[in-house]
Amino acid sequence: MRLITLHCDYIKFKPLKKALAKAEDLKDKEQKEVKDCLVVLTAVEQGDNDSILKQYLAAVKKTAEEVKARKIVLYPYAHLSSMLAPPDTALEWMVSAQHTLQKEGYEVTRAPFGYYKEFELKCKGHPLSELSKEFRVAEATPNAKPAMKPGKEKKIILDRRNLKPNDHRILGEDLGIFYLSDEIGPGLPLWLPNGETIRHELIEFMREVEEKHGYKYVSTPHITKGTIYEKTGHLPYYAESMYPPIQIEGVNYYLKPMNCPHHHMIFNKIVKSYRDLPLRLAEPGMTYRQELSGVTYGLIRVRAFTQNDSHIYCTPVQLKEEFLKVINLFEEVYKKVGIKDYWFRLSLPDFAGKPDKFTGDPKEWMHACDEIRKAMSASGKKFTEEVGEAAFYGPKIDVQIKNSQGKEETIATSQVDIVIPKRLEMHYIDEKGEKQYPIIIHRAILGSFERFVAYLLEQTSGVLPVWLSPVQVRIINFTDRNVKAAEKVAEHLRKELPKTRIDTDFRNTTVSDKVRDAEVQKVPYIIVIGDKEEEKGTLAVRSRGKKPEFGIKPTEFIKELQRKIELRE
RNA sequence: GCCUCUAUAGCUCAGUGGUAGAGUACAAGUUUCGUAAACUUGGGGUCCCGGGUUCAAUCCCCGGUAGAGGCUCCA
Repeated sequence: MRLITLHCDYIKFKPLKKALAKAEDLKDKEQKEVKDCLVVLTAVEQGDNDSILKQYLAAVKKTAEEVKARKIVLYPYAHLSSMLAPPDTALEWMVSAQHTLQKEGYEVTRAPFGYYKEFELKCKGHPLSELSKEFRVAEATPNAKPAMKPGKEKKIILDRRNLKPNDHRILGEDLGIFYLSDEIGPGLPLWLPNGETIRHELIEFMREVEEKHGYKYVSTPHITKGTIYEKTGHLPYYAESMYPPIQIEGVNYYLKPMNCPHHHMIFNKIVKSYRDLPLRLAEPGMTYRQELSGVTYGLIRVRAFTQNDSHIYCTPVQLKEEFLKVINLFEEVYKKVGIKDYWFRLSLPDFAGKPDKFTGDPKEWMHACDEIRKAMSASGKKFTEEVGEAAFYGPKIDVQIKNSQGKEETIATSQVDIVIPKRLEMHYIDEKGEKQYPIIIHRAILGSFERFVAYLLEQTSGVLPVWLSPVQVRIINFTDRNVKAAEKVAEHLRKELPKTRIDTDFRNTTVSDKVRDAEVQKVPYIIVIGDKEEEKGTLAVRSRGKKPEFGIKPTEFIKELQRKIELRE
């Protein structure tokens, strides 16, 4: 749909003869005049739908309000488009628009449809008096897929034949971590209760650690106007992996494929001076990327994922130290969560081979690359170098890991950005009172929680540290005689350890069977209550994968468990 | 997105041109056992979806969807 709005002192028009066989019948063919009105020249186009009509009406109303016009003249004007809708449809639309606007309290005149008309108007000529707009239906997908019949949810087949036993897709299924539903869509994982427990523990853990290291937590919306991505320069690089925009009142909004611009706007709001730096903003931010359908894969490549994201804004002098702190943070965190096999990769630009991929001043690139290299040497960590793997806005360190099939992949990243601050006019005032651009470190220690949990499962085969285990203690009765005593033990432990995840298995089956189940589920502590325990008031505790220990005093067990969970051992 | 392979019970899988089975899980009953699988019985399937061939399709053919491996891309 296309339109031109003209704020006029008057318009006069008179139908002369039919231009279309299907022109509407008219009783009154006299000249009409409307004074002080908003004339809306309109062309309805092929494929226009309700959403387009809504946008059209919203735009007309907005303009009418802005110019304070109470009278509106809807004037069909076919010459605006070469892809006109069929006349029947177009007329229907014009009438519908007229009724809607009348209901809203406007005095609406509709010029006859399908006639050659003589007309005369006087446009007021102020800045808002002439506007044009165009509304388009989102591009129809060329190979549109036939709609599935509604019915039973189609299950997603996990073909285990080619997968290793520690593949996170198998563990994810067996341990109740996540689920991919065809009804929800490929690459859109649903976290099951056990998985969400792990994810939540990781988020909490990161927040604790990061706040300890001076990060400030923020929270930002999932959509944003597209203009910001034009400014940052992301659009040309990212358009393909971004979801198509949602149009609201004629403005394009995108699901965010990264959290950066949101954080940068917070920087612009709160940073004034070099004294405010470094500023470290952090957020477990959910992002959306339209990955190719052939590449989505378990929790490792998905279309909606939560980044353990942070942006560190600093001065060029602070860069090396801040970067070093990030590198050290990787080690601190990975040790706690149980990731052992990983290494660093310094990803550099390739100005000779792919100059188009990297933007900005080569001198600043060199400075950034040098500072990172120095930071890496200072850290004492081993790293490889890869030319051409840098981001478009700066060099980066990637944390590399091998998946269950031995293939190298990136789990996390820390990127230096020397380009975006200029594009978004981010600055601070330095010691000399001069405006300076900050350097940004984009870093995600855990990468995304989705991918991280996947690799965590693969590296540990599901044997997680106690603090991350979805079920930490399972209490089993030895015979039916012991159910009540076992319940009491559960109650007691829950009271003493309110944040601990304790469950019970009182099924009518053998102890071995229930122990086996708990072992398969990788429960760290299995407590069996039988006649002996009931009599002595002790616990039979079986630590994951070990032989049971008998005669443990509850107080001892509680103390030990509390320590392990608090210290995240 | 492209190439190859795959889709049968909640899960893991057999099987057949004449509409289906096992193990496990689930439910009921029996059993009351000292640390990785007790016994019996039962319910449970539009054999992924749409079309074609055929007297007849879960099986053969075509198309779609989803998954796996690879390419490419990424956290």
